[in-house]
Amino acid sequence: MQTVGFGQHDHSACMGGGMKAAEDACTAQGLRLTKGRRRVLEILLQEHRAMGAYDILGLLSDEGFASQPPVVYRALDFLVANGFAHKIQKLNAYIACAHPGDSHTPVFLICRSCKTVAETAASLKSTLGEVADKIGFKIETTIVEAEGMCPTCRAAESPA
Amino acid sequence: MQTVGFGQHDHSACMGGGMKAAEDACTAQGLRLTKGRRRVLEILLQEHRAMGAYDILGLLSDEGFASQPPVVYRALDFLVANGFAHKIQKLNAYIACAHPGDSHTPVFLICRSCKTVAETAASLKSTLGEVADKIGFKIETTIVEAEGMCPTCRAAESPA
DNA sequence: GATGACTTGATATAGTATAACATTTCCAAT
DNA sequence: ATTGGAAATGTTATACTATATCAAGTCATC
Ligand SMILES: [Zn+2]
Ligand SMILES: [Zn+2]
Ligand SMILES: [Zn+2]
Ligand SMILES: [Zn+2]
Repeated sequence: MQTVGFGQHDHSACMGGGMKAAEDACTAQGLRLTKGRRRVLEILLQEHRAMGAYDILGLLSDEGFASQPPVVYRALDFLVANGFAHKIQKLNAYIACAHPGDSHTPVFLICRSCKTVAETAASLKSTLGEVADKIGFKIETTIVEAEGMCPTCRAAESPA
Repeated sequence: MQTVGFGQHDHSACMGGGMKAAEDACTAQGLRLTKGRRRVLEILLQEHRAMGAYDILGLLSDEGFASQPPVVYRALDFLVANGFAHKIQKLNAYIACAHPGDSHTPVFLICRSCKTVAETAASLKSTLGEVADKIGFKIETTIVEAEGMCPTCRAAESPA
């Protein structure tokens, strides 16, 4: 019910689940969910939308945190690196993960009009069109960018 | 042979084909491939790699074009809008289309080490992993972002 | 309580992209 | 050939996004 992001969902469950998943993962992996990192994740879960780094920074600053960009970028880097949040490249914006705990390749549906972003699970990429149809989202353009290591660089890295 | 972007290919064919496809498309659709637009496309085809807007602007400027950002961004907007080039969101960079003339959803393989970008045709998204395997590219992360219109905005737009 | 790894504070700067408005060019209709 | 409008370009300024760098503090462990 809350997987899709458009339409109704139990938002408090959303938030609680996101925080708990992050806490558990940090405990399990010895990561430190410090005050600033925690607060940024809370904000992203609460707002439940893609937010620019400077939007978040504004909120932090209002709450007494320091107001320099590194404050928010460091927290975002941590959250993204550990899968608690994702960066929406097309919007230069960040959003809390909607499937915390799962290891997954996120797939986003982005409304070009209202900028609402829905994260869908991507177990089967071939079903992207079907998922969109089902919820009434009309896809106009899709970007797919896979990052990794090319043959040349792999060879250079492992000189066998 | 030249579809993949890693490894050898007939680069002059690459360039000629890209320019011809753009010229034909412009003629057919009444678009104007003006001097600046043409030159930017030539540069992208020639270099055959993802280039930042300011990299391109530097070259243009050396050739006597004006050196203000709008010069290059306007040309890039035109080329991207008409499918002659693509933006690689992950790199904030631009690359000439490797499949000009075809209507297609581009799929990019980006080396995180050398930043080389290969564009593969994406008729079947489910084969992305297979394509990568075949050419020896090791995918580490994938981003998929579909842009379009959400149900709410569609309803607001067509008030039936 | 010293060591070292990690985190935060703080200043500065780099990198990417667009707004706004004046001017010119192009093309077509008169 | 004029003229009128659309499209493209010139130009200045500014907005937005992100990182480099180094100093200082925190935390766990020895
Ligand atoms: Zn996710
Ligand atoms: Zn919308
Ligand atoms: Zn293409
Ligand atoms: Zn490489």
